[in-house]
Amino acid sequence: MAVTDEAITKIKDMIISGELAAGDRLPPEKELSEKLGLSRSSLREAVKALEIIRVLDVRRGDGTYVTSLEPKLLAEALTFIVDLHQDKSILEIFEVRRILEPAAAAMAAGRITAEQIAALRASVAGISADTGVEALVEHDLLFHSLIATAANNSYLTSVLDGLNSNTVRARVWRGITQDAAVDRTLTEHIGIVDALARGDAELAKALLTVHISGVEHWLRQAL
Amino acid sequence: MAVTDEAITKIKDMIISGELAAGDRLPPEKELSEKLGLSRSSLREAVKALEIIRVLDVRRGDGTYVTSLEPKLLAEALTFIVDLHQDKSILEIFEVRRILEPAAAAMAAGRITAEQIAALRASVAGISADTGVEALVEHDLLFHSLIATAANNSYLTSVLDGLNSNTVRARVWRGITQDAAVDRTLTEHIGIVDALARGDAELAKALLTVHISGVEHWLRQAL
DNA sequence: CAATTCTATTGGTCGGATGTTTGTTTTCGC
DNA sequence: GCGAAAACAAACATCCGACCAATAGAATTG
Repeated sequence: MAVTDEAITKIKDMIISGELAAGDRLPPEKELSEKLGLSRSSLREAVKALEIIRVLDVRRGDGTYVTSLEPKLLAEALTFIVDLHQDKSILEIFEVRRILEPAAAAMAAGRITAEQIAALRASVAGISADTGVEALVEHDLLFHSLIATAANNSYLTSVLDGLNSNTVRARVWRGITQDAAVDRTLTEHIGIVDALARGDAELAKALLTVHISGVEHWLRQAL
Repeated sequence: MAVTDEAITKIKDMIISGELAAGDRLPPEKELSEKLGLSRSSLREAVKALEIIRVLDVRRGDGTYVTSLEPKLLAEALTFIVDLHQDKSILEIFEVRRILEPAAAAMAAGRITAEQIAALRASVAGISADTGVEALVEHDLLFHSLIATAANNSYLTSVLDGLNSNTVRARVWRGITQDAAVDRTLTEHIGIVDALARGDAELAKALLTVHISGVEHWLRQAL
């Protein structure tokens, strides 16, 4: 194994073992490189790798810290990877979403707060058929993310958020706009909020299955 | 943004735009560093970071290549991250698995091949109540991975595989062994295979929900 | 055809110049 | 003397370029 990979493993182990906890500060590069027995340059490669997957947070002029390691950060790492898998297997990603989102909605139905319902309604209210694609995508991401959040499982939220990518979303909504199907999609969103507001888990689940399947179907044709 | 981060973004964009396709070879470090306008050292940090998340494949003495970018590689990246989140929210991870695995089993029921059924049976046959924990964990991972694979959606498989970590699994199976519950767990596994063999999607789904919930319940007590 | 040499490429190290942040000390105004 | 602003110092990450080692693959040679 390369020196750098060893360093990555060692740092990772230090975190798993508890020697380094969330928020802790790592020794300075020079010191840590000596401790792990490699050069600063190589250590920096290791640190950089851990930084992009949001494990370490490097603050220039200050020091390097272990991030909160909240599942939320997993989403960012996931998105980074999923972004690269564009066009490859969008449909497979949708299939996974079709499993997770309805389940998330069902979970959310029993737990969602009045504030969250209000946020969902506000999200839908802000747009209409003549809204730009960019804003539509933003709304869509927010809408689905709010539901995932209401399910109250941060890993579920992370995986779902991570599986979403602006790139694909943008393409889908461009298509929806061209097909003049924005109204129908929004109506579906409103229906979902209503079901959640009534705490009807079964209906919310079914509506989301229908909603995502619809988009999936459209996408299948488009490809 | 730091130069290294810029480099990461640029390389990423080169892949997304299609300028670099899967399997393609990148220019030599020296050349690429000049093209992107940074030193070789800094570029190497960027490359290392992309290597960790399995986007690039660096072959010493040969060159750097874009990986196949198969979803499978996503699992490795995911596992790396999930490993770090140990003890934090194992239960949340289980909740996600309880959603995905039954769905995967239901999908698998209609598609699973005779060979895959045979592999599942072989996997179960190799163990018994007096098998060591290590072998049990290995079997368990294989068993669940086979089902996910049979669902024939590589993203689903990846996410599921990625969500599994040997660390947690080992702890669970140590507990199962102590509780002398190995037999019961294996019986459940056999029941699942039977349902899949008969193509009974509903039953397979239910059995997996029961199976995972059981482990989840045990884990909840143990914590 | 096989062994050897050559060449291109990544792996790894070092040290130095630079920029940033944080906290401390000093200075200044009142 | 007190408080606020400014200058300063220390700690630290950033970035670079040069250097040699290890390796893989191609070209050469026997």
